[in-house]
Amino acid sequence: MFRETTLAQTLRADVALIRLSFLVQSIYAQMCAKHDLSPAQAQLLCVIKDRPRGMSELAGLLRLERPGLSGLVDRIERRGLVRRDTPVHDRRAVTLTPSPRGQKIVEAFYAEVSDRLLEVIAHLPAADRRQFERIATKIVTIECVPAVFGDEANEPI
Amino acid sequence: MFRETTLAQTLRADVALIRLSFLVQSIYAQMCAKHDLSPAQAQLLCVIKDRPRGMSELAGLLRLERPGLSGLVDRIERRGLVRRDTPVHDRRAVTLTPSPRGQKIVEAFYAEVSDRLLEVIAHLPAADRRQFERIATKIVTIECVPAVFGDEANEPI
DNA sequence: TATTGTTATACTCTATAACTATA
DNA sequence: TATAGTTATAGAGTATAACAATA
Repeated sequence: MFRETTLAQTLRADVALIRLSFLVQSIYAQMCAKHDLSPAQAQLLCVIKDRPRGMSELAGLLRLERPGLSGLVDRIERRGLVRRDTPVHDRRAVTLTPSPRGQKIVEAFYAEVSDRLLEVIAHLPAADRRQFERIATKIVTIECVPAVFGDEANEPI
Repeated sequence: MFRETTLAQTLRADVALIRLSFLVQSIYAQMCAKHDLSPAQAQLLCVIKDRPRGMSELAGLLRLERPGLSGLVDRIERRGLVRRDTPVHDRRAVTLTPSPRGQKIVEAFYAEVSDRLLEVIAHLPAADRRQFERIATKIVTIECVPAVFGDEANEPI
């Protein structure tokens, strides 16, 4: 391989990863602003959009301490986007479910983020897109990244 | 292509991008904590580590409003990690430079983030790593992502 | 007048420590 | 006692609007 010829043109993987992440965060933030959600609120809604979750489980998925999550839920509940429930079999616990309005908002948000991210790779040759999906899936699977975004139906087994 | 056979195993590009970003942010946050930097402070230091920048330029690169940047700089200056200077030719302006201690910290931080990110792809076959670098570089180049991380010497032309 | 940056204000986010209620 | 979650507190981050100084 003639590495010299590409050195100045191809970013090192670490730099590429950071910038890719910066790009995604930037798109995510734009869509949040458009739907009047903070990034934290949007992420919370995305995690509960397909099924309710308990507070501890959510804190783990979102990598938050539980008091921080409590506050986040307070604010988004005050806006009427989620509902706290107490399961009958354990009255210490709380499960979180999107309200009908929250569900509508998160679905619209999710769809637009997806669209915008797919645009990001739309200009690549189809072979590159497939390669990218394959390799990126490998990376996040090996690293056990929690399912903070995605459809239940389209998860790797 | 027999898409059906891989549908359940390969994530869609949008989902993969979000999770990759989540992974990177998570690693970034861990390294920040280790070096006692907030993510915003670390990013600021990374942007000025190779050369001083003006406040407006920084606000643009970091996608912050200027009052937010002023506060960020106040806090990090109070910790003695950066220095504000006024260039003689325009006394309205302010340039930001890491202090010697700030420079040492950001270089250590930068090196560890790089290492950890390179570990993330270290288990992939070499061909996958090269493909990933190539395609990710294309994406961030097409999308004009600002150089928030990287060496001056290793930028695409 | 336009530009650079800061101050004032308000809110969200998030951590640690201490607490309450249930198991 | 251990677990689930909340309250109290404090500080960081960030936005908008109003301001000051310089060009």
